[in-house]
Amino acid sequence: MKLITRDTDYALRALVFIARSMDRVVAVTELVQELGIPRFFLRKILQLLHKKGLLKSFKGKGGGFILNRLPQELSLLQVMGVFQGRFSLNECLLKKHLCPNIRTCILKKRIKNIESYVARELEAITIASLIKKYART
Amino acid sequence: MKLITRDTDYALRALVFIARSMDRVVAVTELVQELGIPRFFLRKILQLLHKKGLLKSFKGKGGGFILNRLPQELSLLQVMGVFQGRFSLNECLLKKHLCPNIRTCILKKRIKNIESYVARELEAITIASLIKKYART
DNA sequence: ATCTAATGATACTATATTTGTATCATTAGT
DNA sequence: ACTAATGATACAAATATAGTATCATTAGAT
Repeated sequence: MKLITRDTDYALRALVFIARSMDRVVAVTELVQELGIPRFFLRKILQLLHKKGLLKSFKGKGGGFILNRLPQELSLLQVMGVFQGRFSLNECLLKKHLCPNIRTCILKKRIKNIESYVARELEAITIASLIKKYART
Repeated sequence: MKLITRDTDYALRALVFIARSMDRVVAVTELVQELGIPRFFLRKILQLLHKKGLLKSFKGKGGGFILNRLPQELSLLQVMGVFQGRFSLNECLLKKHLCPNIRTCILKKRIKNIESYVARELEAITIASLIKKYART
């Protein structure tokens, strides 16, 4: 099973590319050429990132996208949130059948712990950290 | 997004119930009544658990299932493995486009770290630990 | 003003995965 | 032989993922 869907993946690539083009407006056409992502699909993805406030857009000729967040404040967790919803292991496994009367469900607690660890780690993976590490050739 | 699918969930409940019925053969009919899981679906799940060696089965009248592992050696991770395949965040995000020439991909490394943490935690959630904590009323 | 190249909004389609059903064969106790 | 169980396998429905298409709107360039 995979935890990261394709749209999240594409979005991340696009965001990194846009972040590198600091202060320059980047059009979909350029991204398609650079990243090889299906055009219409990428458009939909970018439009959603715009709607969610991660990108700023400019219409008309010469238009395109720039980041609407500082690269160090844009994390993989946020991107996943846009396309995959809030990350959680499961509502409550075994509800009713295993822990019907127990308020403090230990299993739930353990799962919550795992979740928050993962969330913290995914939050630490920022666009900024990716730009730095993989400088363009 | 959810990390645990319904079949894993059902399987876990069934395994806990079977584990509680120590050394007694448990038939699908009983599990269906106790857990309220769709009969045919549960059968398919149990058959798979049997094929994968987590359950031992007995055919014919009076037949059913018992555990084929010690409860303390049967983990949520194993059950997830049966129904959802190996847990992994993603193959390699950004491959080719971000880290084309770099052997030691830092992003990959960070993701691997998250994965192995989660795997360890899920491994620690054993059937035995669930039986203990939620003693039957 | 008009042309052109961009995004916004929205609807549609295709594919894959998840979830669930159904049937027939086999087995073993009575 | 009858009955009650699993084994194997195929099918179907529902949902999620992935991708496509179209028309409206906007803004720069001429």
